[in-house]
Amino acid sequence: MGQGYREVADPSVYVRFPLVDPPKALADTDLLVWTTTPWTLPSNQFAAVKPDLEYSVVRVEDEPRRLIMASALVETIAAKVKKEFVVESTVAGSELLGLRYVPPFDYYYQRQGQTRGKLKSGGAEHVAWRVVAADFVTTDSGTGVVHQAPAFGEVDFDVLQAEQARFADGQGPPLLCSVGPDGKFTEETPEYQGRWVKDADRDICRQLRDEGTLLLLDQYLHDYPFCWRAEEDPLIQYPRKSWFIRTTKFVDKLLANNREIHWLPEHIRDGRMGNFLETNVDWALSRERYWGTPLPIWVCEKTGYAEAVASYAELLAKPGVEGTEAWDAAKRTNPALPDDLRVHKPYVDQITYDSPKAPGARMRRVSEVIDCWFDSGAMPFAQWGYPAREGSHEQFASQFPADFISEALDQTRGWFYSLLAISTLLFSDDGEAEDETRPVAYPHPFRNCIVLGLMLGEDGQKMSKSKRNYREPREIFDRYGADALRWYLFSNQTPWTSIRYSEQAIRECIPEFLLRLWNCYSFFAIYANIDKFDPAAAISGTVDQLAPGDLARARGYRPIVERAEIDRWILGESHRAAAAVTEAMDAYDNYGACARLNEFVDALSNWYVRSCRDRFWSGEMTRDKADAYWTLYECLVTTAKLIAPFTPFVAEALWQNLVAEPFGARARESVHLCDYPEADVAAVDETLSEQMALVREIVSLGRSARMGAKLKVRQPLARVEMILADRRYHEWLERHEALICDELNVKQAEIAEDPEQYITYTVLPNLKRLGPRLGKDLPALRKRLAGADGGKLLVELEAEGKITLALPGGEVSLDRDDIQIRLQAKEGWAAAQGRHCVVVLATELTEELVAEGFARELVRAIQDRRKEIGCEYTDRIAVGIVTDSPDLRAAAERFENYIRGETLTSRFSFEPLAGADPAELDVAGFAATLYVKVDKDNRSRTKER
RNA sequence: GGGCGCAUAGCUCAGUUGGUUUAGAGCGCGUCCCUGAUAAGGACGAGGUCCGAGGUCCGAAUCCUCGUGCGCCCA
Repeated sequence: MGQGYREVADPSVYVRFPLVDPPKALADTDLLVWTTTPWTLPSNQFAAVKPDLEYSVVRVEDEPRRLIMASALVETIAAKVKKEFVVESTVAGSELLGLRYVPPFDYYYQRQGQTRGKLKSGGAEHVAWRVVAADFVTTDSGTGVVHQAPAFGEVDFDVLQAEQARFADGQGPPLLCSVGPDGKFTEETPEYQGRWVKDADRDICRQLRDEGTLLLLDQYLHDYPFCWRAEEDPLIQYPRKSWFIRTTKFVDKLLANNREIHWLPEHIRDGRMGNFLETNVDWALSRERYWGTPLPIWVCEKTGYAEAVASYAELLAKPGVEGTEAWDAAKRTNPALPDDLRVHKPYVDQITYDSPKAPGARMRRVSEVIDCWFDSGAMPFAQWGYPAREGSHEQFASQFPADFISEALDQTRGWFYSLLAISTLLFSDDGEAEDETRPVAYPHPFRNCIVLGLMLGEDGQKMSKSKRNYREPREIFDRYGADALRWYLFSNQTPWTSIRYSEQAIRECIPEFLLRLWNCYSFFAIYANIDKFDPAAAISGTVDQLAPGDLARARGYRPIVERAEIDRWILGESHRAAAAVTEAMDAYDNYGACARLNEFVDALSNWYVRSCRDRFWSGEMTRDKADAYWTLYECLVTTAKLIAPFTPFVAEALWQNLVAEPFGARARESVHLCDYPEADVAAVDETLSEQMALVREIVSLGRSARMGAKLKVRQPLARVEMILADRRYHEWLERHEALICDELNVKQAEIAEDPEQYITYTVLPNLKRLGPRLGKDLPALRKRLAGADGGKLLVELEAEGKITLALPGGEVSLDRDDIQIRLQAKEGWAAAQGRHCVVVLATELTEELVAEGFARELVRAIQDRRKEIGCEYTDRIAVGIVTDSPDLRAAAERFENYIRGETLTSRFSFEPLAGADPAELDVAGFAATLYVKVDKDNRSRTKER
């Protein structure tokens, strides 16, 4: 039936069912019955009440006959009818059971109203139009007396079946149904024959009113199902004969299998899926449609004996087969018809054979086809023709069970279930299985299942073709690239989160990852071109996937251990990333994998390339410069492989540019033909990784401190001091001053000799460790540590190896791992504090530092002009600076060589330059005029510094 | 009506199975920096009653109960 529920207004009718031969207390009394489907009233068979509910006998003003309804609803109904209701007596629902009534229409009643049947328990009873008991009766709406038309409702049908079970075989109530399969009234209801049921509601109500059984006609708003395809067509429930698979018999096995499946997110297992399995009902297998797999059951036209036919060959081998000529004729008419169609409608329906049970009778196929969800669930078997096709056992065994499948949440009852159900039924040892099958270890037919969230449109609503609340994928591809969409889907949320398909969000995810990575590549490409760095020329022979071993053969390629620390670091990071991404993907965690890839590209871009730029700028192809090239090249090639499954086009573009084009046939033609990088744990120096992370934090804090003190990075400073909570890396840091100095533009970086000048120490408990140990004493310890002098405690720890504290609950001894040291910067310094370290800037400026600051301002201004006048990276320029400021001029003279080197200036003067446009400058408050032009005499020379 | 889930910064989302300290990221916004990756890059900041109310616990965004709102599935 699907999802086509809509709110509509239907008639709401309150109808009198006059009691027949009631006890005296209920003389001249009618059951009051409510329904929103008047068209079902002609097929009424019972009225249901709840035995433990209290009912009232009500006198209505000006009415000769009394009404029975649930006491709880008397007021509500009186208000609707707008008449005064007087309760004359009350009666338990159980006392109404068995009472007979006259139904509103006598189409069936006139013939069967007096029919009685033999009960299994002895005695006899009227087969219909009696009050019966039902638990589903409520007082939420209606009257507490529920009209039962078993032909048009599942619970009503259950009531009929329960009644039938009470009677001896063939003696019970038949199913009354005055509606045909076309939804129109049949000849059983002559006045309405041929009319679509919903269209007859109006006239049915009119007839009820004319006959005096209608108490009230009203309107009722409720959700009603409509055809999901022809949206204007209301649906009705209708009894049809169907074929079922008795899945209920396998519930335990379904549950046991389900429990072994790794569901992502986990709650699906016991939640949505587990709950669905626990309340499993038999699988309604057959469909009354044309398209679909024909149900392969042939039935004897005389005896009803049925056979399931396993194959076309088996069918043809049946005795007395006829009807195959239908297919032959069709094939002659249209030779292009695929042979697969011969087992489909209409051809297969022509095939009949001799019944083994009745001489002369024929076996004919039933008319139904199979629910297409069965086909979907049969995929793991049917794709190989298992078990019938030759060789299928081997193919099947090699692919079963599947490692993982993925679909959206709505497939819980769809594909996920059909796969699970068929496989479980097929491979469960229930004593009835065919020889072919035997129990298979759970889980099957899939081990892992990623249940995706639903895709939502731009507005957060369900994507809708009619609402057009989304951008066409093709437009997204054209504008931002398919990889932008892929990366957005992979990296922005866990897969089970419903995804908003938003153009803006897709656009915004590009710079952080894809563009940043591409910038790294651009940087490499620009300078590799300038320097003629050519890996393909440096390596001979086949390079295949360009694995580390292939690179190692390159001329100029030095062993990694011999390279600069930062080279070892970034290559180590690439291996750490490969390991982490692989681990995440093995756990089906694409979100975590993307986060890790992003982290690596960030490290490559914002630390490696950034801090190695001047290595690429140096004039000669030194050993160090070559190392930098090989390192960056290897990182980019590895990255291309790492991102290949995530952003295949960008990955391929990298591979083509970096490998496929330069190496030609010596390398694999596509990154997608390469193996996924395997992390080389030996290449990872975890300590170095931590140390570098620390440097990055220090630099970040240094910049923060500069910001706070309003000291721009252009202004060199004399010194930066660092205070660390953890002394382990002190020595290492001292050796890496240069890196920090360079990034922060300071002359000296050192570990503070007198840290307590700048900071105070706080000792905090490591709660995760101490919580279980101390329990209720923990608050006391926290208070004690907060009140203590952190510096003293640390001295004690240094001297004794532990800190001993007296607490109300006894003495506590804390070692280094039991505590965390927090640093707090004191006021009055240009400082910034992080979790584990504090960075303090020396803010006093000497004349020389100020002058150097000026020089850097001038460099920046000249670089700006270079860009404005469209210089190539390698262009030499002529520069003229005219200024009235002696300080500025002095600084420029003093740092002339520095300025020339930074800006590729070949001619430098303090005069206006002919042929150059003047540009006005403001350098820290001093005015100057700058002239820049390309120095043509030096234009074609290669870069040197 | 039943089941399952979700609710964290303006927006979109993470939050490692309970560890308090400064609850994170991207985008957006603001301020600024850097600039030989340059129609890029970076830093800093503002912005949070972790939906509400109880409970368990030394300790809750996290576990339990109830409520509210939303979504999906089923009736």
